[in-house]
Amino acid sequence: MVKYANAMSSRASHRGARPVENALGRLARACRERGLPVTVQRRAVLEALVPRDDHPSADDLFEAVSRTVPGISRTTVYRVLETLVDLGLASRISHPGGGARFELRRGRHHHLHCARCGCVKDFTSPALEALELPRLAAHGFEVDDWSLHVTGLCADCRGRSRRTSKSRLPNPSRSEKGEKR
Amino acid sequence: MVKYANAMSSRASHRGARPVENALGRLARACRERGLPVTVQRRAVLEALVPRDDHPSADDLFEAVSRTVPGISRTTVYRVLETLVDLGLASRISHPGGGARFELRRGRHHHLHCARCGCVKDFTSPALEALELPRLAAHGFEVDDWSLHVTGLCADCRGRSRRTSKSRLPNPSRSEKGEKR
DNA sequence: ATTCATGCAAAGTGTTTGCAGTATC
DNA sequence: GATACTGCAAACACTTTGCATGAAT
Repeated sequence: MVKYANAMSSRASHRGARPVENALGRLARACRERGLPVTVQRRAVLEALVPRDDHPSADDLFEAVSRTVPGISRTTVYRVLETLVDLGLASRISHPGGGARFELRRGRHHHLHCARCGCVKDFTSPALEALELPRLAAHGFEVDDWSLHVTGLCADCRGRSRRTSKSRLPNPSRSEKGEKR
Repeated sequence: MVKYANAMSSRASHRGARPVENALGRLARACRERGLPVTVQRRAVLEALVPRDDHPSADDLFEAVSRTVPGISRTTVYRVLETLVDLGLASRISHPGGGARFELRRGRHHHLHCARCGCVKDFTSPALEALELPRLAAHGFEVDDWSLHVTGLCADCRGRSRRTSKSRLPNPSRSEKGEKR
């Protein structure tokens, strides 16, 4: 499923090295501007977020970061993530059911949300890029950003059974009783 | 699509009577189809949801419904809401930070999400209605529904101070006080 | 040296689950 | 009368907070 362009060296430490550098550079700059210390934890969380395209939860990131910074606490990951969002380096994305998810802040992109497995995939669209938002000024709203949210079935789930497994409804059986009252 | 002519009586008890009836009718039908009992709680929760356009949380609805069905439990409200979503009568909408929000299922509409106060306003757009989604098939995705999510500042918040009050960042050099909670 | 971040533990939210009793069909 | 729902309490998952210590500038 996840398929990396294999143009770079295949050494794990190289894959995505440039994006990581860029991100860390932006972090350093942002922190300096605000007078915030650049801590190992902040660097590590950001570094863990960069290569991911699966919108990890705070806990996912905690787990990942724990490998680089063994003693890090969950609390810190939460706090760092909030800071990164505040600094504009990351985004907290909506994810109905379960907790918050995060992603590195990139250019405009949209979300495909699978109703079955709950995964979220990104997609971009030059066509949509040109989309002119309706006169939201009429609503008195000051637009900061926007994106498209698409729900449906991801490729994987499309292949699998049609029956949704998470519904708590009983059997939608043919119990079509005749009307009584 | 959902356009109410103001042709009805202005008595409070009448306002929105038709939509409520419609919704209850759909509930009865949906339940009958699935062989589910139409309980007072299900009717009450749906009835409480119909007139609202503020995307109430489960707890908001619990409070509202408690007035009509005094003994109802929070648990039941949660369960009923899930059922309503499963039945296609309501939607659970993403709401980063805080819990899930719900809305009556209507035609396509989009969300204005205020970054300051967290409120969510709906808007519709015939122009967007005609929007052709990019070839998502390329992603193997089967589209069920889609909507636009716009973030920014709502009319109310635009009027107020520019400083965001929820940031946990220290002073961005110049401390601009005057913000409470 | 100052200021802010970190880690820990504990407290908070929001939501789900097991079970006995009960309403609806 | 059978089935599924309701209410209660407890369990759960996720996130935040208070405080003492430790690190970055």
